[in-house]
Amino acid sequence: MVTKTKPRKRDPLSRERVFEAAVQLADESGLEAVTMRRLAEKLGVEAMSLYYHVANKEAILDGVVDALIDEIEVETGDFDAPTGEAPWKEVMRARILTARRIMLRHKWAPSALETRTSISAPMMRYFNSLLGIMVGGGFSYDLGHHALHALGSIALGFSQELFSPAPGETEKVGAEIGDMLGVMAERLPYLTTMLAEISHDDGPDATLGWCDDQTEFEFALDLMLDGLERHLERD
Amino acid sequence: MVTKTKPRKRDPLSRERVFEAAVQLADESGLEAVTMRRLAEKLGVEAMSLYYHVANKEAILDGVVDALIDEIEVETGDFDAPTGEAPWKEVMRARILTARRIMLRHKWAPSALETRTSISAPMMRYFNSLLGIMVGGGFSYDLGHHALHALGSIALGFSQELFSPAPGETEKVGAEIGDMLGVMAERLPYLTTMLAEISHDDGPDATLGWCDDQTEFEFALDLMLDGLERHLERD
DNA sequence: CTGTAAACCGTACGACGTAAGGTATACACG
DNA sequence: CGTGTATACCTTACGTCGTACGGTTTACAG
Repeated sequence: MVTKTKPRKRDPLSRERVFEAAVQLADESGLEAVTMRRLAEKLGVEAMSLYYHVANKEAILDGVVDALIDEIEVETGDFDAPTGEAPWKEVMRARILTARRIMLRHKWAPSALETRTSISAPMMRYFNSLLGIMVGGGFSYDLGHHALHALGSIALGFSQELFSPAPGETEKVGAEIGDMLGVMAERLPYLTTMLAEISHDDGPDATLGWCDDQTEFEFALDLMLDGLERHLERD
Repeated sequence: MVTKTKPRKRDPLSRERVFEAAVQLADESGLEAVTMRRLAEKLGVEAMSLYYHVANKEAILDGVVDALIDEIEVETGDFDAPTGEAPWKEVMRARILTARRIMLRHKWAPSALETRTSISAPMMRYFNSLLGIMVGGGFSYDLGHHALHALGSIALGFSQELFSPAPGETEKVGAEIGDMLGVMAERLPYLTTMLAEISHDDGPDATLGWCDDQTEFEFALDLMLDGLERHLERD
């Protein structure tokens, strides 16, 4: 008797497999490709079957961002591990840059996060860990609170770039700007000069959108962290 | 002869009236209520008639954010006006806080901006003006470039709050947290303590989402501006 | 062989954006 | 007056979306 788990015809899917497939689908084809029908197809199932495992599409997106957080925790190690004696700034920096690495492998992550209207338990654990690092470094809870707000999306590893061309359109925008340069020189003198001076060569390695490369992100991150440090020293 | 503009049966609509109506609709019922059909209804017209004045829905959203920028310019005065001799930090601060005032009257603005994939001419003029202020204050173009990136959405007057409950659900979230407090005390020690200490009383005047009140925004803004000032002094 | 619970499917509805083509109004020119 | 010709608006229809509702298949226990 092979009792218990006699192999089912096709082993049933599960919430986790649905989330996993959704992540894959988004990775391959973008977040807008994650529809119930396409997702079902990818899982060899009909759309309505997904509803047996998941309440609705929102729940899938919730699961997807939780998977994202899990991915971060795999990299950073247990969020609940006690803060060591390393200086808070390095630890924060490292943790956030790790988070960013995960965001960079999932270009859809910012958009997915933006659509969530509530903050899940894994998410809370992540922010709790950040706060823990700060408190461990001498922050008051009040300052920590301000810091979490001020960091905003930076805390999760991406500076929300306001206008990011669709994937593949980056070059088009570059060309556009090239075209405009002459036309707009007198209307937009500062921007024009800036573009000319820095020659804006982040180019195709711009990762989370136009010019949002690692350098820019770290500049912003350090601006925040240094600012917080000064607050810490001052009061 | 009353030549020229003899009154048409119903005077025709225009791009501008479409944008205007879209803004109103979003103000009243949220951005997701802005559909071609509902918008047309509001204008006393059929959905497909809108396409005579506008290429597609994207174009409407583009127009809507441009209207937003216009609203800012009305308040700040001409973006192209020469930078006075006032210190750059005050000027930047004032301009950004003005932008924020406009964002606060249109709660949908952040979401609308996030969906734009390219940066319109009015938008460019706005950023050009910010850059002008900085260059006028002694910034190198390189530093100005970094600054624009680092400011991100702050430059437009909102710190993109990652999780903002749907309008009207703010209290629900508050209650949830109240409920959880006991349960999660040991799992999320830092967050719990923080919530207890600051009693989180931004309450219902949280404007652009959970806790994103004026104080938090200005904290973040000043963190950035002070940081930039230090960069300016240092190199 | 039958019952029951778990897993999955078929059909259908109301929304959405918009392509394709039709209609109504206004004014110019003969 | 009749006839063009823009301009402005409408009708119908298609494909896609999320999902309500109810049915069917499967797995295993008795």
